[in-house]
Amino acid sequence: MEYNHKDIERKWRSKWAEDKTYHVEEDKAKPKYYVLNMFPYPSGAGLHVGHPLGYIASDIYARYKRLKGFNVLNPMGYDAYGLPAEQYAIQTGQHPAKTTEQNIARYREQLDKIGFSFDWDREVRTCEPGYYHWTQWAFCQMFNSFYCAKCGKAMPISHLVERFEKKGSAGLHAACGEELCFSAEEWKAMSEEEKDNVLMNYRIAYLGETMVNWCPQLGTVLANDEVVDGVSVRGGFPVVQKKTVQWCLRVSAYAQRLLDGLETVDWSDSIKETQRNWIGRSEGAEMQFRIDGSEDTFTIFTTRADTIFGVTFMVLAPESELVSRMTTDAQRAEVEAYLDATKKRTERERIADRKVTGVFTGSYAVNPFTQEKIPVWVSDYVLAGYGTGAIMAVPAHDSRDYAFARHFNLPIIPLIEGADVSEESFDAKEGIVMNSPREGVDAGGFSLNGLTVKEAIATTKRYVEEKGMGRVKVNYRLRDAIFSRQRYWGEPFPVYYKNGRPQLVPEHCLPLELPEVTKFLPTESGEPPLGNATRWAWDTVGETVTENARIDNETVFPLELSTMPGFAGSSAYYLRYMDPRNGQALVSPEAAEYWKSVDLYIGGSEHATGHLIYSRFWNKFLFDLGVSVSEEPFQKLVNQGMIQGRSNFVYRIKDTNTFVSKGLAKDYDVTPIHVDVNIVQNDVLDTEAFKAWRPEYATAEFVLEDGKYICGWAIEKMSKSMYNVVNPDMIVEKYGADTLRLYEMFLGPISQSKPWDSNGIDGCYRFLKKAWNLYHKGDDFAVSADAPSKENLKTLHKLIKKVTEDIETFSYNTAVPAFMIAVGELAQQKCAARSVLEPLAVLLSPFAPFFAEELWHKLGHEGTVCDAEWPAFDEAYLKEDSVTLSVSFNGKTRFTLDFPADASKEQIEKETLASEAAAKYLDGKQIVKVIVVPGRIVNIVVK
RNA sequence: GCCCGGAUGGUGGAAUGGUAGACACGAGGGACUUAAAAUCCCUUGGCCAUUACCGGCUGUGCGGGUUCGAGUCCCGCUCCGGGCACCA
Repeated sequence: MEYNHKDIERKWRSKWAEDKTYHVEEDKAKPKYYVLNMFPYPSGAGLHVGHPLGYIASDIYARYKRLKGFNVLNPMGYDAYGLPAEQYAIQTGQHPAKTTEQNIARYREQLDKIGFSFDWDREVRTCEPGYYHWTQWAFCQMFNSFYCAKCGKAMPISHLVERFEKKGSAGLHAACGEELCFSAEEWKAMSEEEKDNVLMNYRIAYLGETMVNWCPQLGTVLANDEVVDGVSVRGGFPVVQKKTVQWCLRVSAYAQRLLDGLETVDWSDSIKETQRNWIGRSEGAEMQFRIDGSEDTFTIFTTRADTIFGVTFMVLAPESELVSRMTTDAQRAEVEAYLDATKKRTERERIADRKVTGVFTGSYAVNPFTQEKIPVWVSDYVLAGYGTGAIMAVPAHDSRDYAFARHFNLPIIPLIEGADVSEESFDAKEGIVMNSPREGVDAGGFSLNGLTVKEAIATTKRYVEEKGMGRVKVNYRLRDAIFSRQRYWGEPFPVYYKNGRPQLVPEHCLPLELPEVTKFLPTESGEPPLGNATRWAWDTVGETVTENARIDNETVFPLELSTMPGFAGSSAYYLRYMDPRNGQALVSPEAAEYWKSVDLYIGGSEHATGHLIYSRFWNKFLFDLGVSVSEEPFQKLVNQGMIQGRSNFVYRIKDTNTFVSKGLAKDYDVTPIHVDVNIVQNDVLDTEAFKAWRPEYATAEFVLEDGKYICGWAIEKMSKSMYNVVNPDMIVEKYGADTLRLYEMFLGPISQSKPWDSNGIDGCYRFLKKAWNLYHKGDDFAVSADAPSKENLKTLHKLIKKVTEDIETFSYNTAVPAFMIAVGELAQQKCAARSVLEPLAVLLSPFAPFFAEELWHKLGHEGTVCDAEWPAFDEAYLKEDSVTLSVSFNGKTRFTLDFPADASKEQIEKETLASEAAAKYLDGKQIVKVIVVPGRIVNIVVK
């Protein structure tokens, strides 16, 4: 009986669906294991062969863990909100809800064909009210919380109010926008509005006026990770800086915990490093400088406090409030002209063109160590958003300060012995300090001369703190996340405005549903599309709903019209999978306690600074609330590489309709043209299909080589325009899902990017056929009850060992060849023993589930192959009977000796030295040492 | 500029410091066949030798080093990929 993948897969697909084979419930009797894939954006193009790569890898692990006795949660859902879905809807002129629905249906159909063991009863969609209820709920919790730096966690905002009533802001350590200082009396005297403004400064979800990345074409603000090189990641549109009021999440409060948490998770070094860079911790000091001729001071941040004696000027960011305070009347016109010019430059221009620009404010600062006067400048190379927006410039030891000093002819004082600063600055943190202070300069007895840079930094910091000149400070590059988008297709904020002040929609009114609108297109001016809503579905409290607003006691309270960004819905979905239909809570304490956190998370590394940061932040916040039971959401992370497309070309002779095969193309003047890879097999063009592909090729003629038309090829991004998109459906149709699964894993290491190359797929298909034939004799299923031979057992146990190890280490690309070898060996051994073939089917089941299921059924089992047990291997079958020692020197094998397999190194050495062979062949030489590697060749050193 | 990875046949890729190139593809040759498909067998890093059997040399980006032994470890480069970047 032939291996017929179509019948087998159809049969088991419907059986699994009917029986809900992969449905999972909490089961305290079994250990849990949580496998998760990054859920897909259901885009309009459907799945290509790159998408299932991670799903297959995780499915193999899920099935393996199930066979190992674990209760495995392996859910799937859709990240349906956000820019991509909306852009697609706009492009196709349809409502996003409709296109999303269609795309999901298509994804589901494709996913089902591949034989994943997802529990579809737990499916979530971020755009459904039952789901985004909890996205909105989490936002409300963040609004009602502040970050207490003393206890290192989020606390209810009501604690803060109580505290202000008792002590004011004195002694408060909390994450905030700006340090505020007020007494209990002052607090009590504040109006409601003033109090709201103060609290907003501390809330974890807050309304803040910030510089944002504004993208006019997309009609929305974007988070930092959504902008690269001054253009939007999605669409590549220009992004400008704009100061607006936006909802923000105080992610920066969690910077240190986000950094520390990386030590506890099993992620790749590269992705941890990426996150560390993104968080950008830098340890330094904040120092106060007095303004000359005034008692006024300002603060700078530096990581090189040791270079205080080399400060020859100060620089303020153009956006800094200090600028107007420091500008003298004489310099005012010049400074204002500079600020205007700077404002006009976009982020992109600033990156593209790094000209040294700046202007003197007219003021001088006083060096707190030497009392020297230092000119204060303004320049756009200092950023307002980092540190204090002001720096002390040390041109000798900072390349940017150096360029500035050279351009404006400011003094450069070297502080490190042997450093040559005539051509460039010496930025390295090494060497021996000098000129600190220089001769003749009085620093009140303080000196760093002779110390190493490292010692000098520490010494200066200590001194600065002792003398009250400043304090040790840690800065982070990580900024708060901007959380509003002026778009339609996203979660509505559960917020309305009362007298212009934001209020949360009462919890019992959640979810606040996304209303229908007549126009959902974004606007360049930034008016949110939700402004078009004629009706908000907010009848739950029985209150009247009118245009854009809610009437309460006959007052109109407008609702927040922005929506949440794409990352909102994807930040806690792994928690929702634990308890997806719960209407009372995001997740029940019981479910959260059982499933805890994701044990294995698989997805692309492109989410390193987006989703994977936000999600960790969101989880830490929920952990502080006691909702999530684990500080880190994803224990082990595997990043699958991208699958690139392998494009094929035909070569058309110029100005003709004749196409010449690759090998002959060099003899003609040809134009390479992309050809659909689906009509090319092993680089051989199906010429008839080519004629039918496009009307203009109907009359095409070919110059063949060896009767074939050979196409050229190149590795490119998989995209429609290059005709190199390979759809998994076609592979499943032709070879079956099992072959697709095996082949995708065989292609190469999971984390590596690699081109899709359908050339090798036949090999995997052949392997399945060979494996099938092991179980059949002619048309009959033929598995015998005979005892297996020793050889059979050795093959089996070698395989069990290899496959188990490979699955545990995600080396699926080497597990597949192990199967091929084992099946080849068993075929040669003519093995038909059930006690070998049955475990073989189980071992195969994670990789080729349909195939294994069919065999399992034929072997007479009632349940599914998932109920089987992962076979254990026995080292005893793998042992060699003996070790062969072969001694070679001068390029010749001189003699061999056999030893029992369990012989010790010492024993082998001793017996070798004493052997007759040694005496004979090593005539006149003396054996110095015998090197023994268990089960391996041995080396003998002679003298 | 700083921080991570990586480099092995025609191709994808294997190799706890121990016979480099497993396995697969492709290619070449052969068997079966009227023919094709399918299937099976042999060869396949390079160079040399060859009358057959047996061989020889060389070889994991480049240059050094450690070691009885290095694709693997150490030092110095080259090239490629990724992250961060006027972050003080």
